[in-house]
Amino acid sequence: MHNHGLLENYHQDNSISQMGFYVHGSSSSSPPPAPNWTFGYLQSLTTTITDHISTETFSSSPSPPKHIDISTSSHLQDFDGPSVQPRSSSSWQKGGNNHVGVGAMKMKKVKLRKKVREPRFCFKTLSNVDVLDDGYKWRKYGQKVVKNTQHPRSYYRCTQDNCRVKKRVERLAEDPRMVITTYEGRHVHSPLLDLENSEASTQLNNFFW
DNA sequence: CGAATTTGACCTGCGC
DNA sequence: GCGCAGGTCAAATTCG
Repeated sequence: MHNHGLLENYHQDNSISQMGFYVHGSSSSSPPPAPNWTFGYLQSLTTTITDHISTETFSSSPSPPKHIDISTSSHLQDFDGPSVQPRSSSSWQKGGNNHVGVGAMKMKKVKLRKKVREPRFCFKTLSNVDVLDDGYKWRKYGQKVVKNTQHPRSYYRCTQDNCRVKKRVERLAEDPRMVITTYEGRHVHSPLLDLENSEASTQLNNFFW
């Protein structure tokens, strides 16, 4: 409801220069913003947050915002505020240790290219399962206990070749029934849904990434 | 037995 | 420079 405008805006002009939140309660008669989120657990969506984070690459404006604008949802500041710090591209590519050929391959050389931060999109869902069925196939690659929260954050990567989309899943500290899912990046393929559902898949893909 | 998950180590960036 | 926190890797383990 409230956020249709924002989502459409994001979809249409791709100038991912800010993020916004919007909340639609379960009492809302309006459908969730994503046309095909009627499948899977996303049906249980009760609160949605969009998180459109600029990147130096996406935004060629002279002074891209350094932080997310979370002014419209103060209670979420604690969630994503600290987690949007820029990361180097080197960490993107190889992250932590290399156990293979450790000595010679210890990370070092990859020059810091201009950081490319992928667009992000996050939303909050009332659900008792952590991993929402969004039509894509994910592989978990890490889990981390985040400070001041009792629930670990899980890290997933799209299993599709050449697709570097990631997502983080964690539970809201204040309300463990709420799952915060943060997507990062754009899929280079359609959702891995049943092919007969391809129309829906396309819609979802268009909406999302 | 291959795929997926778990988990500890390690890396990077940031604040002090 | 150091320590902390978040993020990622990959060997080990579990699962289907």
